[in-house]
Amino acid sequence: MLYIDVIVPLPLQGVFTYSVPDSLADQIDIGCRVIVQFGKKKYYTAIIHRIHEDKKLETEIKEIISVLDKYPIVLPEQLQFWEWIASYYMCTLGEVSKAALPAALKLESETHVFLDPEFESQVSFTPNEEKIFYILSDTKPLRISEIEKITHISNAIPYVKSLVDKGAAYISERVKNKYSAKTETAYRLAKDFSDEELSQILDELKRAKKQLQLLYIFLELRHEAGNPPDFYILKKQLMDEAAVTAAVLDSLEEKGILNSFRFEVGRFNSIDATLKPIKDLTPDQSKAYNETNHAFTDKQVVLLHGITSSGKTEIYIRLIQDAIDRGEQVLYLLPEISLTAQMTDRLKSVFGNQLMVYHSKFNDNERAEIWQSLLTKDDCKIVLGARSAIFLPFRKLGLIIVDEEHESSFKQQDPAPRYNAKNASIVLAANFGAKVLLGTATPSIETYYNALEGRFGLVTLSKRYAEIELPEVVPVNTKDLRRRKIMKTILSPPLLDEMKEALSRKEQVILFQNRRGFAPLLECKTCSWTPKCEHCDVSLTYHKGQRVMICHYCGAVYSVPSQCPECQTPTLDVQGYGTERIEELVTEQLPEANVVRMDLDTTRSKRAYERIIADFELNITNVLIGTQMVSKGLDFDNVSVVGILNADSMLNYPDFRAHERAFQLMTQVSGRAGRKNKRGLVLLQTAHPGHPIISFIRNNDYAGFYETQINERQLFRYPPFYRLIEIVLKAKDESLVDSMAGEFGRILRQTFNDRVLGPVKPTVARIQSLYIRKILLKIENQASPSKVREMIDLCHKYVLQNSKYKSVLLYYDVDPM
DNA sequence: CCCTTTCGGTAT
DNA sequence: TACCGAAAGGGA
Repeated sequence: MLYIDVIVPLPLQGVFTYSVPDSLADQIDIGCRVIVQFGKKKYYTAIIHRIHEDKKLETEIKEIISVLDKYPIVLPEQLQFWEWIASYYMCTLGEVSKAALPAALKLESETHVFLDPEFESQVSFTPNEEKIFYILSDTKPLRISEIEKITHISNAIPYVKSLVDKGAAYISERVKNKYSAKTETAYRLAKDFSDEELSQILDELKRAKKQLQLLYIFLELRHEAGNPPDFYILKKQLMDEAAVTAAVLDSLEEKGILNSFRFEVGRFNSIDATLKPIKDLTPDQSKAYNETNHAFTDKQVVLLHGITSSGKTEIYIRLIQDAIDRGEQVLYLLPEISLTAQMTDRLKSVFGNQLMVYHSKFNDNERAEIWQSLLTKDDCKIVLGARSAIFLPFRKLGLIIVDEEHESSFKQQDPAPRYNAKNASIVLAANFGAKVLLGTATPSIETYYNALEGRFGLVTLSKRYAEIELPEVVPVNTKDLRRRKIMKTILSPPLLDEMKEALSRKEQVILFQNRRGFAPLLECKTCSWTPKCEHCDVSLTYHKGQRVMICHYCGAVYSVPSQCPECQTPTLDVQGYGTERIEELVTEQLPEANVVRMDLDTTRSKRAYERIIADFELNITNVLIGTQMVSKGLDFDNVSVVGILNADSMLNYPDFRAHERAFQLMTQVSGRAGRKNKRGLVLLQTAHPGHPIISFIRNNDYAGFYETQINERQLFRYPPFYRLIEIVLKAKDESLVDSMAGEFGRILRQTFNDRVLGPVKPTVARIQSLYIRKILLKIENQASPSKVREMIDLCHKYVLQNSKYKSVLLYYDVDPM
């Protein structure tokens, strides 16, 4: 008997063994999907992980239901990569599988409920059972969720179950295929008419003008195409050309003149644009390109440290072309979906259809199609994508480019696997013997350290493209201005003046404020009461446009009270500034400005973001207000003034990376300023103009910044000298998390001594009604990760001996950001 | 008795 | 994660 171990896409430890019936034995292969029943009724698709013949389990083993794939859809290199992710990031293979596979490839069964036609009423029903019984049909299946919707019963499962027990209904599980190929309708002649036949048909249509016209156009198009015998034309196109309704087409089809048929089309059959030749490199770029290639001869990873607007992309394009010429595939990773649009245009113009784009905003079918075409076709050479693209089934990966490598969004926060796509891509590349290029203007401390230590190659580009000067960064002392009562809002007079000037010169302005919404706080002027989220320990952000208060942690929406619920006085007032309020303020103060806001709230849809960028590029809008979104890799050539509205909020953040983030963010935002022959101006509003980080930014002094940071990291035992593992515990019962965290901390300390920090109550101590505690482990770099994990696991098991802790949610965040 | 909610265990 | 069974509490 043949057995297989499969990975079920659920957050469960380990693999599960199924038996393979003889009839399916020749179809199975590692990496293929199989349908299995898992649990009492549900069916899932699982991935075959191992094939063997030894049944060593005592428990009953189920048979697999069917094999979905002729060929593996997950390749050996990937399975190896999945295992690394699961073990390094301390999660299960199921969780990795869930994150890796596009949803359309993960099929699940659904429960369908039918009325049993044989049923004869003898037993009595409870009211809820009766309600459900009456809406059931013996032919049309109903899903549980539909039943709940129709009957307004919040949980229908128990009643459906008791109906089944009483013989009134039966259920069946159906696996639904989520992937459907896209089809289009086209028309062709119903048969191969002779010329005489055709003229006779045209004659008969004399009284049906529209139909006649349509047929003429069809024949004309056929003629233009050289009268091929199997000529057809898309319905869309035909209707466009002839300007007729579908009814006209229908009647022609009814008369047996035209024939419609459907055929499958790819979703990405884009028309071949004329490709632009690869640009010549400037001498500096050329030098950097050569250095990169040289560094790759003995280093797997190279850091390309190029200041903003130095033209890193041109170097990437060269390296991509080289890889393609060698017959290899390239993965180009970007930190955020929003950035892919601009980069897609850029790369498409050079590489055309050799490029594919992949990220989570694509719909399921599109993602599945990209997956399949990577498996079966050879025409896709470059994948541009966000972090999840590292899971695609590459076969001949030769180069991974991680652009804006310093970005923390390469790290997935929730749910598991909490992987860092930057670090993981180095491991992935190693599996393929491929190279990794990390590019950024502001390298992360860890990466730069690795480069200085010689583990990574280092290439520096310190000249801006086309001689554009770096902007002048001028701090605005808000403390002083406020004391002298010159500054009343968040927009300081100097900033307003510069904005006015810029607008009068028809130049553009970017304002940066890292807070969305209207105001981060509402407060009662009488009693200082502040609205809080019911489920989280945070105050609510006021969104004026929607007239609501929103919890930015759980997304709960609250209406705004007209008076203070504590003291009943109508003295609620706003405190602080979000992007929405700044937008209002600028519109008030500078009526000539054409303001646009870019934050999470205005870029919900895939299109919205692109429209905002396009309008700004075309000078339709001239003041762009945004959160950190505006800092990322956007290139505009008419921005002369950048305003950083509150530098202090970034510097005061209680995190060992706060200064690093502040430096990166502000340097990146500043990089948006500057035009061809004019130096840009950055006004940096702060109460501490003498802060060292601010002078590093002003002087564009990366080295100095790095020096202070690396010393602090060493002194306080942080990465890159130590590896961090954060243990997060969550529970509804605060005293329970508290005692478990305390216990776990104690046990860990017995093994890890002073490498254990905490447990601590995080700044936001409760999210979505769950109380949170965190324990931090600082492990020496030299320590073996697998040994450490083993030891943590032992401690975990020990603590779990106390069964009251079973309801506490626990997860690990390895290399947290 | 009926309904609803919660909790803990388990899946090959 | 999804499901199940048990338990417990509210309402009539």
